[in-house]
Amino acid sequence: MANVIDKAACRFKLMASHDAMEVIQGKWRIPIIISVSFGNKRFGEIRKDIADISPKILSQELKALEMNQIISRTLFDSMPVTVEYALTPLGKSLKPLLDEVLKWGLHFRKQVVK
Amino acid sequence: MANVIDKAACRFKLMASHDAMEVIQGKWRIPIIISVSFGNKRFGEIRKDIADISPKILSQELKALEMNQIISRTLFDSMPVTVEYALTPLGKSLKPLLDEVLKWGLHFRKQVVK
DNA sequence: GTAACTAGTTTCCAATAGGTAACTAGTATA
DNA sequence: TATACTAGTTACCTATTGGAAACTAGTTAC
Repeated sequence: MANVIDKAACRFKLMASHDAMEVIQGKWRIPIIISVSFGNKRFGEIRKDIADISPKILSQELKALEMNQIISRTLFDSMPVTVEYALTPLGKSLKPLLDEVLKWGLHFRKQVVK
Repeated sequence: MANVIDKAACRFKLMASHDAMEVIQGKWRIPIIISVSFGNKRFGEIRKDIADISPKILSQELKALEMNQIISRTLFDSMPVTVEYALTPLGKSLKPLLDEVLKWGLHFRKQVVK
């Protein structure tokens, strides 16, 4: 590292990227956000979108995303009870990031071949 | 999910984002990439940048990044032997993604207050 | 009464990630 | 001979993540 300015810039970037990754990291967070971004979603609909996710994990990850204010949970007193998950404004603000993740994922696949 | 087109688009996004996250996920990948992005780096220099990383983990993560063609490893026959890690073109292509991660991390910190 | 639909929860287990401490190997210096 | 520098490795342990299977609760239709 060349100098003190670089050192400070480096630590600053380390901190900001850590904050972001804490929210989107894990096997299921991004898949859930993508699924919900296609419109308001019910629990069972998200399960169908993301094959292989168990109800326990889905429930747990939805709670985490709700705590981080990425998605909202709305309960409807219909019969039977239904619940709708939707992106909050903060959740919607993830779009540019997710677009880059997507774009780079395709680039990587082209380059490294799988 | 409204229709067949959405379903296909959703699955496509799920796949691409999964590929990208496989590469950058984990506690240390992004910190290492950021550190190396500040110029070619020796093993000990990266250790100093990222306080708390153990040599075992750094070695292991550098290997993984090298396998994914994100960084290159160059050995110099100096005395004592030195090694330089640098971003490959594929590694450098991560810049827009990392910039968005950073940007969103700052936005999140402002919104959610920590 | 029984099955089915909604949205989960509970228990118990396996796999992966991460971490600590000590050690290795080659060379140079005091 | 002892110490230090380079760049790691090794063994062992803990913590977090992820997962399968069964179960819960409220309501409706057959």
